Amino acid sequence: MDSGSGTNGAEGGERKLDFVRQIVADDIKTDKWQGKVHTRFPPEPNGYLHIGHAKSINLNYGIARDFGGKFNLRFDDTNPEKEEQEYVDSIIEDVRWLGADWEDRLLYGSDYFQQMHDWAVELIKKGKAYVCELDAEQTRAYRGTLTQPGKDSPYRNRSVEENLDLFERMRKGEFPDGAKTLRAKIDMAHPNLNLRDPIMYRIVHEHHHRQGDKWCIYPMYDWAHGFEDSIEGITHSICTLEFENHRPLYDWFIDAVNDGRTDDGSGPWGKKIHHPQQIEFARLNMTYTVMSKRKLLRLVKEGYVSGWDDPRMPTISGMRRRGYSPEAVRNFCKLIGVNKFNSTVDFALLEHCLREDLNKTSARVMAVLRPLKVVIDNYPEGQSEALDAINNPEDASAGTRKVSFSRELYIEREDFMEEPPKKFFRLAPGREVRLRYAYFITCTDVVKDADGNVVELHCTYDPATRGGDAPDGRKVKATLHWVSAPHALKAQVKLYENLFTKENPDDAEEGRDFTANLNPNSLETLTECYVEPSLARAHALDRFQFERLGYFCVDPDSTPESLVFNRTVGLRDSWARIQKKG
RNA sequence: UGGGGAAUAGUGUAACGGUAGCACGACUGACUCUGGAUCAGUUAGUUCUGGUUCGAAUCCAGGUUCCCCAGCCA
Repeated sequence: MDSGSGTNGAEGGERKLDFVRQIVADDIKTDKWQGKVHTRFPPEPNGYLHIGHAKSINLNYGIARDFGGKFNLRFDDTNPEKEEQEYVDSIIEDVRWLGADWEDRLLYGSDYFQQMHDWAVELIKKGKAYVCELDAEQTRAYRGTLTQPGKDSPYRNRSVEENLDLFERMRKGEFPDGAKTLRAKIDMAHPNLNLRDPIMYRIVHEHHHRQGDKWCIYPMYDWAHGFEDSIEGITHSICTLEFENHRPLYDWFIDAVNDGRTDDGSGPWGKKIHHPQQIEFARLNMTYTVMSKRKLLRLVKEGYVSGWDDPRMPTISGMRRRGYSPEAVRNFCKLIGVNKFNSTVDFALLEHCLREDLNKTSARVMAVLRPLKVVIDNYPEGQSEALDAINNPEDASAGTRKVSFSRELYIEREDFMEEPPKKFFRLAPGREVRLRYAYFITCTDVVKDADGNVVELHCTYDPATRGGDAPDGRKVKATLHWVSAPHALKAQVKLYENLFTKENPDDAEEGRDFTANLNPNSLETLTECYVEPSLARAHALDRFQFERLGYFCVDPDSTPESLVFNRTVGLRDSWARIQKKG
């Protein structure tokens, strides 16, 4: 992972640090953590990772790398009702694909359950926590509102002994789900609702994907998260904006544990625990897509897409299947920057990063998506020849290959017009164009079916233009891609458009939600495509540029007998813009 | 109406009291065996009102707008 440093904007050598890196740099300068930097990416395994997570991974891993620190991958698996091993597996694969290196630190918050439990007991003993028997609805009522203070739970002033006994019985499974909670005794009138005696533990009799049936009480995120970071020695706990309101609570919890503890470990409670610093940044939003796990889960569960890795999804697995490269994603993360206010990044910027990388790295190949048959009347029947083609004009080391030419070819249907408008430079009756790396051809005849549709073209070729250049120096205005009919391989090609028709999918009329803005044309499957035979040897996820069309990759479901390609992104198409303008 | 955050071209960001810059997009043009790529250029901005200062995007005061918080989710 060599891109993705925290610089962006102006060139010129001097680094411009994003605000998080600025804090880290300042902390190093002031020796706040003895020069140490330790970050982490803490996903909950309740869904697949998306491009917004890539921003966070890139930030956290990038900081650790840039400042010579460490980076942990830690699953925040405190809710067995939503978490599954499938998600754990996909997250590991995606983080690795993005290039972040956690070395041997693949960690799980649930592995700290015993320690968290012991700290909870400690808080009870210090009179800072109590077992509450209010049900969910009562708890809400007692909490008050944004403008009105809450009121104390009637269970707030139990004795330490009774709290200890009840909490232990909660742990042993004596009570049903929801019957009791352990709460922090803070302030029911606090203006920050998170501090109105927040729940630390709830009873959930559920099998945990990792801990099995060892526990039936599970820590709340607020209680668990700060301690996970503390235990791992995280110096900079980087998270998104919505947790800003929670920071005072994490601080309170750590301070509560540290109350009575000492730097040297003397005294009844022992040594103070590490108090990480939380820094919040704005999550990523992008045009024409949704980015919440809840909404993505709906798209999957309700069948709007084929799965989490549907190439139209903004998930890492979807983008990978679509043909995105990790380099492109990383460079995108670098360009968008980091800040503290909500913004929506133009999808075009991601596509720009994609094309920029793919242009440099993709082998060129010829494929015809919507074939139109061409017969070269003056080319000998039964003859064929192999012509030299450049694999990647951006990379001389990619070399050349041979492409077969013969009497019968396919060209792209839209490269021919019987009555061409002024700015149309491609093939038309009587007009001469170049077939890439082959010959100049001139259209002499148009064959139509009974309905008047063009079904075949007859052309002549100029043998002197072999390879694509005319010895007499004459020019043509267009170069077309083509495949030799007898040599070509048939393939299926899937074309993707934005999943939503609106920049902001949530902008739906009254009573409807984002699914109302799903793009009915987001997937088009072409089954009559022809590709050059070299593609028979391509492997899943191999990336190519189909000349003049765009970047494509081999779908994982593709087989040598039944080739399937996904269009990653089209080439910039100035002809399409001319057409649009009329 | 409580508390916590935040506002710079169409979009995303930089400028840390001293010429408001970069990228994407859009638009011109050049070049081209991909109407690709590349190159050159144009476009367009400090939320508002005051104040401090020789000088304010930056400091101060007040206003406006936007985001987050009332899960036994994270």
